[in-house]
Amino acid sequence: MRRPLIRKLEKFARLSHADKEMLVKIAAQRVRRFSAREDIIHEGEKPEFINLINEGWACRYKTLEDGRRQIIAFFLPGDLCDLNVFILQEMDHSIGAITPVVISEISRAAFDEMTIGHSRIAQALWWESLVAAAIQREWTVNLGQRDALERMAHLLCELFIRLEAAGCTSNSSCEFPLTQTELGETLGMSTVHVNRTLQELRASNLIVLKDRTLTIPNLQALQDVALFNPNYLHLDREGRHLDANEE
Amino acid sequence: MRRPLIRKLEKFARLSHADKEMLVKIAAQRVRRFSAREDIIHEGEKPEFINLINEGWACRYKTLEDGRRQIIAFFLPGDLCDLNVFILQEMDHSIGAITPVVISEISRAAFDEMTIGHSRIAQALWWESLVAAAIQREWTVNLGQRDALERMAHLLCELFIRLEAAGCTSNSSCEFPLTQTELGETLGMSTVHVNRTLQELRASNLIVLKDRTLTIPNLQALQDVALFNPNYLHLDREGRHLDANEE
DNA sequence: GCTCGACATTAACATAGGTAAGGTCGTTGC
DNA sequence: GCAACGACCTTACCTATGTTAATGTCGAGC
Repeated sequence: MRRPLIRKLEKFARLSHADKEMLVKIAAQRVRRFSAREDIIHEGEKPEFINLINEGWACRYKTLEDGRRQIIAFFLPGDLCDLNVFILQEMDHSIGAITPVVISEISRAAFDEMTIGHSRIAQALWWESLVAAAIQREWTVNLGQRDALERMAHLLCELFIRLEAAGCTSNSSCEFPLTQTELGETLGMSTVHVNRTLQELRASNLIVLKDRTLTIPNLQALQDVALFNPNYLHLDREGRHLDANEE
Repeated sequence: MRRPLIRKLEKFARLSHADKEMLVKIAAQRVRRFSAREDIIHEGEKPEFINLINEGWACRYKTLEDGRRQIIAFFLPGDLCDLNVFILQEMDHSIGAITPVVISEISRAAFDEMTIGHSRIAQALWWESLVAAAIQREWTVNLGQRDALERMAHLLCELFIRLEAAGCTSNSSCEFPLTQTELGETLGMSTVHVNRTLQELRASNLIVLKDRTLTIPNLQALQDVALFNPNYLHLDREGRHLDANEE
């Protein structure tokens, strides 16, 4: 088993054996499967659970009255949807599967059980939700300031680094299930321009993207094109520099 | 005194007298003043406090290496910066004053004092932070899908409704301190185009904007232009429809 | 092996919005 | 009283990106 959540949280907090057992237990409860392109929860419904993505890619999206669709966030293995969502009366957006997806639903009670008496987990979960907020902010910068090429490069850098943190990459490659239409809905550009932009990145040898597999031969080079600064992902563990026994 | 925080939180939760006293007390502690355009906290610094805006407008922003600046969020009276920020090692963005600003710094200890034993306050604060996240998501939609006119109209609707919730409007008018440059940095467009867009809204009698005062004669009409759906602001109090004694 | 649908690609043309440059006006400082 | 400045406004021109539509590729099912 891969346990991407544990893998990711350990980037931030040192988890005890008991902490990890608790996380394994939570991930094994209330498991649900969705097929590709199926909605996990839809705008207007009342959220009853925090969703934990165990396998597959999902996304948050919103649709305007006239049909335009914007993808607002991607959920990768190990990602949690929204701590505390229970508080809200209804969803103001939808969450849909990109690939076939396996999730665990976490109830309010399960969340309390998981955090009370496990302060490291609680801290790590708040960290993860602060990072999610930081990612959303960076997307605002991306859409507001970067041009198409920079925007695409930035998204690819971010996804690759997040997948790496969840243990879903090998060397410089990862699975990449997004269609060009979905990339367009994410980056606020037409599919035609998505295509042009990908061609340009390929022509500069910055990416290889074929058969749903993305390879980034030189991540630093791609980051340079994107004006990508990884600080917003906060992947520096608290006190990391103080500890000699790092993996 | 205006107490915009209490005013806003009451849109969501029914606060007891003791709850309100606690909020008044918190807002009176560690008060700091900043002049217009001064930074409140800068990218790279370690966040030690949650900032509560008592008076004035502030913004979150990020600057790219080459100088492009994106405003990521506005903080209006009654807004809180980020619950739980203490967890992060360093700020990945800056917060700056737009107008002269009065804030209260809330330490971790003060935050605990304010929430433990005041579950209504705790709930209301989580609600406020979920709304802030929803606003950030809506900005993503705004930048990704709406054109310049819709985008501007949407921002104006949002700001007006948020100011209303904080008690900072009178009839259909509010103070509006943003320059056209700042609007451009918010909406990802040039000042020239901001100007064109404002002219267009004025010509359609959708707004009056003069001498730092914004008037929206027909909010519904502006919302229609913007494809504005207020659901993301979650201004519907839990159980509101069950209670006869609403103000 | 054929057909179909999903996705990718390409070209020709159209336009929203950017850039550069300059002008007006009101406020502040001296 | 006037220089300096910042906000706002305007015009002319240019380009990044959108639109439309035709064509190509490939895997799934029959």
